[in-house]
Amino acid sequence: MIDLKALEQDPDAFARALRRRGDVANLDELLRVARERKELLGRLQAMQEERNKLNEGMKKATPAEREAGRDRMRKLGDEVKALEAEQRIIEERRDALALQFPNSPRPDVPDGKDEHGNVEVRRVLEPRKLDFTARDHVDLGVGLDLVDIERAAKISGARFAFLKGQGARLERALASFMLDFHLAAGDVEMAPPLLVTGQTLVGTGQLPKFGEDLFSVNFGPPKEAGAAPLYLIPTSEVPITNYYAGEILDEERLPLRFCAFSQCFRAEAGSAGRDTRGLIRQHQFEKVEMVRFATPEQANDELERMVQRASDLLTALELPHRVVLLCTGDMGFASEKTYDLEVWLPSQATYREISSCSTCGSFQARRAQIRYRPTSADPKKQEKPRPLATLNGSGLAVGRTWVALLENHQLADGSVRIPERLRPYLGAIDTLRKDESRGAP
RNA sequence: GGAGCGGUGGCCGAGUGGUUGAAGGCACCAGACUUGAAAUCUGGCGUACUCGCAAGGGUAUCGAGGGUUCGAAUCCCUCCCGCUCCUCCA
Repeated sequence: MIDLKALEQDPDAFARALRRRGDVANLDELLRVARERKELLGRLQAMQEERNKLNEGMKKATPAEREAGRDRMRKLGDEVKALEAEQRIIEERRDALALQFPNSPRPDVPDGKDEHGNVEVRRVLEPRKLDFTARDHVDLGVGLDLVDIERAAKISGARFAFLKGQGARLERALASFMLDFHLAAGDVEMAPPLLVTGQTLVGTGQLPKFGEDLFSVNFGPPKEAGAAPLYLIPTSEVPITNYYAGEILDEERLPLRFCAFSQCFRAEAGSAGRDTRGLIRQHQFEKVEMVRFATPEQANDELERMVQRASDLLTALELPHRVVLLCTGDMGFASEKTYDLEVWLPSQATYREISSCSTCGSFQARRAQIRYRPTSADPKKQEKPRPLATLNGSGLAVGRTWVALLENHQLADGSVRIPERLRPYLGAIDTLRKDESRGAP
């Protein structure tokens, strides 16, 4: 949620910042509604005050006086009730409008309308020069009997996959490796719920605007009315960030650093036809996520550290990658600054996103009402709560890491070398080879 | 699915329709006492909105919404959530 107070104080600055991301259509209307509400609230509160004062007198009034005051009170009560109804309506309208606006980009985010405006920050590790033609992960995976996409389509439709044998184990190994990496750095591991309420998704910004990207789930068979559906999480950022929804944390506790492994579910409504081959874009995938709660002053440092963490993971897996600073047009709705990490894919001879690390500033914190109480300089006075900063970053997308590992470490004969650091998680094998002892898939 | 109970401030917990933003306790903060600490005593201590340069004032808030009433934490209705027992289940 955008900061309504800041908007009212300096609407022009707000419009300028938002215009960098494109549309600012309803900003004026939001401002108008906000001011209308204030005016209404003034009248309402004056009326409530009068009512309360009159009522005070009723307590010790004689029966005759009470009888006399009754009419007046009844009328005043009705008027108050009417204004309260107006207030509810106008606040609903204000909130509905306010929830539509994306976060404002920070000044150090480059302008641009799509991914072409992104700025490469650095490259890490040189892609290997192959003396043979690179196979893609589907050819490699099918060749080694690690994956079966056709049969998954039979079971669940497009954009699903079975991982098989060492392929399944590799996925598990990667996730485990990543989590241990984060734990060694001091993160707290979480295993979150995968189904969440609509309110939770409003907190992180997926709703109300982006419901079509989500899967929703009913209690029991589909029905027309009844209990509100739950949603499958598109990332564990959603449940973890909302973990402290509605709470006030003491400043001394910040920053808080969590990591979480989870399945992620995305409807991919807007991406029909994109990345249809292979495991790059699935309805269901695994991801290890980093989530941070920080003071606004700590946020920038935390962001850089997450990027470094993700990069270190890729380096540990010997995967060439680059860090990219996203431009205003390519950032997510809730983000005010985002770095993507892109891993080298030999089959496509290009870098593809494998992690996205963002600071959302106080945008999500205002939606989910997560605040912190600054440590007071004067021990006699306590500071007022402020929204804290939330950050999240992939560390890493496990499915895409699986893809990148196969492709980058493939050998001429179609087998795949396992990087040193991962071997303890795979029974100490150094290579994925075709298992000739088993029959055809 | 069947039966019952309950949702009050950071926590515990009282609350007869009006004097309750809400007793009391714990926790926390400041001060006093003490060489220091503990104990004790005194005071402070929710959140949001709103008016005001400020000091300070006002309004709302006892799970949510609606109703009865001049007046609701207290009475009525609906919903949500939690707990216990039985049933079922990984």
